Amino acid sequence: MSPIPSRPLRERARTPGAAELAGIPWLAWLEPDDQAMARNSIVMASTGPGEQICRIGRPATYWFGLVDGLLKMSNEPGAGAPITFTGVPPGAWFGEGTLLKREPYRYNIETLRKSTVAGLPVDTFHDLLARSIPFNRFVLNQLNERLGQFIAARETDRLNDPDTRVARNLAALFHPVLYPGVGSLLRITQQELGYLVGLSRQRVNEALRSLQVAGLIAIEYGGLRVLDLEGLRRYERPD
DNA sequence: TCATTAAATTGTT
DNA sequence: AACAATTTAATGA
Repeated sequence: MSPIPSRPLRERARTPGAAELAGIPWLAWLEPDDQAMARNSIVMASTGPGEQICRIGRPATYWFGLVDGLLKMSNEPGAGAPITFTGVPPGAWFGEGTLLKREPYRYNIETLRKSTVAGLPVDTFHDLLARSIPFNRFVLNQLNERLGQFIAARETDRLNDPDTRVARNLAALFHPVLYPGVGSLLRITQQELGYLVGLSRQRVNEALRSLQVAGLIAIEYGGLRVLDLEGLRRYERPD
């Protein structure tokens, strides 16, 4: 799967609609002045499947949020084994680590399907960080939760049982704090999940059905519903 | 709003 | 990887 070259996001940026702004969780927490500033500087862009949101080495210009769609975060696909670090469902905001250090991006973000992405310009990000306590609280919480995610991911990668890997990956995608936009219904096809977990679609299909039998999820057309998040986190293959 | 058709997704081999 | 079955989305009366 080769990424489709495309113009940088900033050249396709448009102003967000009211409904799109309403879906941004941290906006509501800001003081009125800060909230107005954020609203005015946020830009939106729509992308097709396979496009890149940011590339390794590019200067960091935005703090990104996924409004709708599905992304994956990975290392350079050219050099060495391609590693998908994590899937990114709607409601996620990411890149703050890079922005904080004013470094270039350290990973590629690619859309798995047609997606709508919001961007908060780096300058506004630092303004808010400098004076808004609620904003800091959100970012801090975000960092803390994600740290837990990566630790869990280290364990998941060592597992070789496909069913278990799918279960753990799903549990990560349904993380209620990091990804409030997901709710209990995750819109993801089995094909997309395969790309994310690194399994064939057939194997994902098989894994999902055993998870369904175990009562942890309900498979739906074009997505799935989580019935037992804790169970997914703990899932181990029954012998 | 309903019926028809195309496209996407899932289930099976 | 290919195929059939199923579900959704799009189209036009």
